[in-house]
Amino acid sequence: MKAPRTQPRKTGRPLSFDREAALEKAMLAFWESGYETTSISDLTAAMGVTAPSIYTAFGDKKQLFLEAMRRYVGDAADLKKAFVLAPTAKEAVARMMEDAARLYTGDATPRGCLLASAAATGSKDAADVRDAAARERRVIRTIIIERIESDVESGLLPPDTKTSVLADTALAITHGMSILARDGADRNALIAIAQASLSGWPDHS
Amino acid sequence: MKAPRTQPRKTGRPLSFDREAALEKAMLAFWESGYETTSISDLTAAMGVTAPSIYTAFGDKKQLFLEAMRRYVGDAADLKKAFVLAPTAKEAVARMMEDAARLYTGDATPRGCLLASAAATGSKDAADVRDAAARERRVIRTIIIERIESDVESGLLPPDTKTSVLADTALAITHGMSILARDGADRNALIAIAQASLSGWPDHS
DNA sequence: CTGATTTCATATCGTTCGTTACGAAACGAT
DNA sequence: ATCGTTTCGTAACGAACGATATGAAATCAG
Repeated sequence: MKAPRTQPRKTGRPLSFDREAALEKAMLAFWESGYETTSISDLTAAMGVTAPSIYTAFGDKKQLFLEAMRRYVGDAADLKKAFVLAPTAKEAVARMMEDAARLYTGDATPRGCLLASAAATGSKDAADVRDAAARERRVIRTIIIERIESDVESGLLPPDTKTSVLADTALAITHGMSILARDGADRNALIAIAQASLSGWPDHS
Repeated sequence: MKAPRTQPRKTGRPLSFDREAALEKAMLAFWESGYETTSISDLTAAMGVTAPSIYTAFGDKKQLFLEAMRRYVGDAADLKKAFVLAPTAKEAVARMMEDAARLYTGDATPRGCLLASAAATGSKDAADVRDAAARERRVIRTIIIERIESDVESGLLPPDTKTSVLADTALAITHGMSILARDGADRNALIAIAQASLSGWPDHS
């Protein structure tokens, strides 16, 4: 498990392929078929790159997946900012769910959520990869909880608000939408679910 | 892919192991690690049965999983009956969710839902197994929708009730609870989510 | 132009995968 | 007791897995 090369070297033969584009294709392959159930052979076909080139550019399969997952989730600071800037916690969650509904039903991407499906299960050999995915999910959960707590402190939400229950319900809906999307639910159905699930929120207006 | 033997033969050497007990162990193994990511070697270890015996008793890996899945979901008629006998659709869904919360956090079983995780993703070779799991999920969905429609027709729910949205929201919550259970959420947290998600339901009382 | 460095394409490596031949062993039937 | 039938344990099958060894090709520094 050698360290992959993230920034280009000054000397030596240059990469013959677009590293970012190849990573994007790898992400889509993992998104479609999962971590363990996407083979190196699948990846070489999807990325248009030979196996040794994958290993020199990304390390090994595990590191490639982790990098693809980081690319999928994006920067957590962006999500954090969106939650802080939203007028209310409820509206922030609503936007997150609607973004998810769109993401899970995109025409150019696999259905559902990479974070919810690609490493949801697997062998013991891949336990660390599942843990990494769980860690990403936990980061999102923390961002949601903190925004809800903020609304409680500022009086936008009642003092007896069950912050973790509210956040976990939003997470459950979002993760559940991933499975429904894989089962064929269309975008409007997912958005309707998101809206319906928010009707139970305490409202400050 | 020979046909497995479901009922014992009158003649020939008898099975040296308990077929039902072995199937139970196989179910637990698939539940824990997923369909494709549970190897025959894993299954022989879990079931205490050699590979050739698995093949003579169950057919092949695919048939073994399908049989294990049928054992996991149980008889759809039982779920149907529970939904019909419940006083309201809302109460039926509440009980389903609380049963799920208990099932997903059992001490003697893996966390989460076999139906939601074991065949949620995978290679193209296993597409038919995922379809079979999706079919089981669809059966549950139909049962929920039919009970909601029944309440609308009998006046227990308002005529403009969005039956499919209500059902899909319940399914999303239940499936989402599976992922949260895998991430370590405890039983009370899941039950709280179930109850919170039902607060948005139109109530007839 | 030479040498150091890095990636290239080709051809594998050893391991594990799902699955099955094979002959011996254990049963019911006659 | 013998036969037909079925499962047994042992051993191994071809295929696919993740990952590399190898030497030629391509770049930069001097």
